[in-house]
Amino acid sequence: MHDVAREAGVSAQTVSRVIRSPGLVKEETRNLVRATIERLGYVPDSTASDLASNRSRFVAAVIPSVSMSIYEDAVRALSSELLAAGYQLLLGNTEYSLDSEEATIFAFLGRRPEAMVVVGVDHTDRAKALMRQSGIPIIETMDLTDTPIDTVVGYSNKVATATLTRLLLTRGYKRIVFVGGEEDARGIERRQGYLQAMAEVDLSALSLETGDHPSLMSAGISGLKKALELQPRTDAIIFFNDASAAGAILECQRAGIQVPGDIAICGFGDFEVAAHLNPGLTTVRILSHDIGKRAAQVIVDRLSGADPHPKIIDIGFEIIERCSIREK
Amino acid sequence: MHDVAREAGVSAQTVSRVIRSPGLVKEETRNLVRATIERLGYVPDSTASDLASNRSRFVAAVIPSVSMSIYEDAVRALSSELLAAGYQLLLGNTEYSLDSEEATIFAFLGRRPEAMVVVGVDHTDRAKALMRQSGIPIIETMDLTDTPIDTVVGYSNKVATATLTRLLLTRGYKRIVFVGGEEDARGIERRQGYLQAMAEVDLSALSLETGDHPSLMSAGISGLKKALELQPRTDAIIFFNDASAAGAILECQRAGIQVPGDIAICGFGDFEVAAHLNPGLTTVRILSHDIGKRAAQVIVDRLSGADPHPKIIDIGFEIIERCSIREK
DNA sequence: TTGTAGGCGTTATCAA
DNA sequence: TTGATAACGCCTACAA
Repeated sequence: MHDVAREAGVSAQTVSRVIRSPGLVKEETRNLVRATIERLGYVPDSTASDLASNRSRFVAAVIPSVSMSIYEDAVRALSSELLAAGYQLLLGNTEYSLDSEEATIFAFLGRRPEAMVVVGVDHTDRAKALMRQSGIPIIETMDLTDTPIDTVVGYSNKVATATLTRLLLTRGYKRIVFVGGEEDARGIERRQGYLQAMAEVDLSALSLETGDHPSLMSAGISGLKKALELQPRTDAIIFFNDASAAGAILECQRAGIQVPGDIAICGFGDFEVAAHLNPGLTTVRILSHDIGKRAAQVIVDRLSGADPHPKIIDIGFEIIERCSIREK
Repeated sequence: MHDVAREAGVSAQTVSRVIRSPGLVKEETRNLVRATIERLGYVPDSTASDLASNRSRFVAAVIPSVSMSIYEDAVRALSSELLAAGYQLLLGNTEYSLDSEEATIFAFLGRRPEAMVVVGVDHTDRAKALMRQSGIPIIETMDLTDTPIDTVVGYSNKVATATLTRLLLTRGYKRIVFVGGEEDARGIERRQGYLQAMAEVDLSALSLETGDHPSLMSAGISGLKKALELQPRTDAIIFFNDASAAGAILECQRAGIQVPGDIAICGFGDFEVAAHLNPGLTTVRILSHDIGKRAAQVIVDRLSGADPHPKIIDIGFEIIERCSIREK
């Protein structure tokens, strides 16, 4: 910046003003400075700017996996809304490990973000303490809780899966199996929803685990096989998500198992593939885009002083019925 | 930090040392300081640290879309390798626009990253100038060029698609259509590979565009319909990627079109779904994980002074033949 | 409209 | 092994 100032024959402060609040600088000076900036290829140092102004313009987001379809829309909405408000998104992966989440949260807090978005409501004690102490808005997403660290924007995995299960029950399915992972917090919630709905009607439940990667198509295939082996008369399976459900549907095509004639298949998430499968996949649509957008709004409003948002924001979900279960 | 120093009865410098180079501090003092840090919940301010030490420990990565499967493995490998080396990944989306890429690059350079990873070799002139001027290692990925800004780690989209096309030609296919987008630089390269291979054997080519989102399954469906309409005797289609190819295969199932009996279908990328479709999808496997890992190695070595890497690193590709094309 | 002084929280450097 | 001092590059506050 001093180079630019010297070259342009003005003070460093004037250069700073041309960048931050150009309106305060005489047009002539402003143009001269801008030309000099351009000529020298000067890029302002945000690090120094952050320190001096005590504003990082960072919003941190910590998600299990950047690549999961279900987070994709949320990240996109979050990112574009925040970008428009002048914030940069600091994105971190946790690969579905709470310890890794804690480490990422710690590292990110060191960058002094102005707000932080995390996925889920399940965190290590230290991670929770860190977030609480940070004093910045913390938005938990993709799930609900009565006791958010600060604000939660999401839907109930448990209620959603219970609702889906009840739909199957009203269609006369009785031997319904749930196939999911064992570790993922959202998977556990989904399982509980299933168990609850089965318990309500006094049906015996069968819940299978497919190991560490319940969101792979191959997990759907092995889950399907396992279910048919343990309970040959299984008439419906609810999978952890649409990827594993898609794996199962494609496996049924190969094995000559009719869906929904022989067995009903449901997923979770309403991924792109759900509508294109044969038969189309009955699933739970998560309004990821809305969650990301709403989270961004909460942040922007909070940081600008206003705070018209409740602490618990239920975005809801939709049951999307397609042909992978029988009609009424 | 001063709070910690005061509480522990040492100087700020000692606290700093406990964090940066604990070996230099007497064990007794170190433990005291650590306990105090823990008690106060102190999180070091990386912003100030960056400024003082002139090291950001940031590596910036600018990719078209965090959610594209093809980048997922690369980002994961990059991220984990860099994390292990003590760097943080600053991840940015460009949503496939070069202008947006330029803006992101500018903003990221302001954070003074120590290296930068970008996707592709096609950038605006200003983006190139910015990257060149920055003086940091710049790794272009997912494509190849003879004239990288600094270093390129990738594979040739053109050669890969030409190779795939030639495979179809050796199987006797003659009326081969390419279905892709129009804007994406990698899509353009792929199209050129196709056109070249067709020209080599003097066959007339038909290349279709499906608009802005060639990587959606629905683009595959519309591309398939368009191809059959414009050239009813089409015997093979190469799609922009595995998502659009998957859409086409599923549409063929519905329409009663036999694959590969009536038509052969190929994709690009070897996404998870490729192996599970019926029939399995013939495609080009991109070694994304290797690209991410190699990019990270180049960065780590460069930043540690060594530089044993060439400027052009071809990771190659593999043709994965499955049943969506006829056998020899 | 522009310039000057001081400080943001940390680390490098040198001294003790 | 520890501490004091001066940066790092910018912004806030105030002065001219």
